[in-house]
Amino acid sequence: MADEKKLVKEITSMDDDFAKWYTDICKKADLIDYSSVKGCIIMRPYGFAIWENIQKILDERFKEGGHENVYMPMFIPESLLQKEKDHVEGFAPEVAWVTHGGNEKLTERLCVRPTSETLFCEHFANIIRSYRDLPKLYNQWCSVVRWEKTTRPFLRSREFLWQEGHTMHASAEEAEQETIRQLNLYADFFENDLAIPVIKGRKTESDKFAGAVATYAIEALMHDGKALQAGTSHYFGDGFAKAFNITYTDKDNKLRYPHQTSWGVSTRMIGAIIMSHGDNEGLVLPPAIAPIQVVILPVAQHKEGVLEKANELKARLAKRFRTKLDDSENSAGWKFSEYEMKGVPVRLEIGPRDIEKNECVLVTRHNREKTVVSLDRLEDAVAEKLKQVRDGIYQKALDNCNRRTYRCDSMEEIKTVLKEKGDGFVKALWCGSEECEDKVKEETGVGSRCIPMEQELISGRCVCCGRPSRYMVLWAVAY
RNA sequence: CGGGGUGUGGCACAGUUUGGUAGUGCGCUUGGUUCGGGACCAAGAGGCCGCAGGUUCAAGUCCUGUCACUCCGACCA
Repeated sequence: MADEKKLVKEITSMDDDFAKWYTDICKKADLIDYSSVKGCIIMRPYGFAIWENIQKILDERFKEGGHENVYMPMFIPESLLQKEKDHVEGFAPEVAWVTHGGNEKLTERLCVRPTSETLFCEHFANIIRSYRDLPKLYNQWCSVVRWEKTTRPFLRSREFLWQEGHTMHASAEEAEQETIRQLNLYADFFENDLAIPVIKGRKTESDKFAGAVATYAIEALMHDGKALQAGTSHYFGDGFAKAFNITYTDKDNKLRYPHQTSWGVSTRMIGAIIMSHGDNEGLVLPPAIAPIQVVILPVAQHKEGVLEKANELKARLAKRFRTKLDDSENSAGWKFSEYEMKGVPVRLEIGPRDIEKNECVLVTRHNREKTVVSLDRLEDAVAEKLKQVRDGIYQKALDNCNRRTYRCDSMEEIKTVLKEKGDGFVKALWCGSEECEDKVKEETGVGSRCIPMEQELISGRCVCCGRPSRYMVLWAVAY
């Protein structure tokens, strides 16, 4: 640290205070601003552009899978919300209510949607009649409101943007397949596009979605060793269908209940990106969703021919990449730091010396590696560099995850390992009882994140009670 | 919801103990010199001190309330 000059003084070092570092990045990289309502953030153009890019990719993939977009109202009458017992109980503590229209008190208060299962169900009951109406594969992009007690930008805000898929199927098998299909879609998106390794798994009974038969999730490990639930996919069975009286006539002329799923990812993903890839210089964005993929920084731009050349390169690159040319009066050094803070994956430096040699300098954000490339093959070189950034940050995140994943056989071991090596994923066996699940959390501080799809330690004894184990569970401190 | 911390030009903060003309640095504007890792000089502009009450001749400062941000817990995507 001694001989390394700290370039970005404004950002708190992640080693000193990870939480402060996180909020510094959110503000300093121009992602958000705070509003005057607690927990409601303003997404600024740069932050919102990340969401738009995420949205675009996912929306295409949903549609490839046969899903259609719809839009449901944002208000849910109290009576409708209450139709499914577990569901209300799960969400009641955090719903916001509308009680007045103008000066008139409403006869029935309206809930601002915390999620839209009930609305979709009410609608499905109206439109599903026959097996020919199935499956229904719907998705909506919207915001939802959950009145959280403590809030953090992207990770937990009171209003947040997300997509919620809601599907209805003739058979349980088909619905279960859909649940897993969408979970896999999320996992692929995280790994390939966001460059974040994830663990796919099923939630324990106590942790599953209110009203679901089974909840699946992808869990990612952040840089500080805490886990983040990054996406969920639920299988509902026919529980909601029964509660909302959704039926269809099957081929054999029998009346049946359809089977249902829902799945969602939210702007929380942006939090995951920040905490997976960011460093002390600022944000590091995966190329797939970076609002600016290449930033062109002219050096000595007052000298003849530099800006002309920079503009020419911009015109060329803009055909293949999201490109920005910064020809502002700020010094080159200032610009270097600025775009590092904003996490732009590839920087292109072009100055008089380069122009003379028909070259430019490409710098990759995650490792600051500089490469001199010929302008003749610029487009390909940039494409290669973007690929290197994606692979580089994925490997970094994977290394962090592996380094922080521990196998433990006893409660004592969990405590010691976490103390000695820091927070992370703990793989330990569990008997399946809620009592043991609670006890592990109480004594060691780590809660169950999921039962991974890939079970590695099959047989053995529960880390808590010593009885024969049923599952290998992934435990961690969570966001 | 419990416990701590913080609200003062755009940003970071000092000033609050002991009430008495609102400050510093950065940024911003204009002009000039610079330009390959956050340049420099000069002259300017910009603040009902989070909000609402109260005490006082006088409140950024004291009192009451309230809102927001932030950190640590419990709950949650």
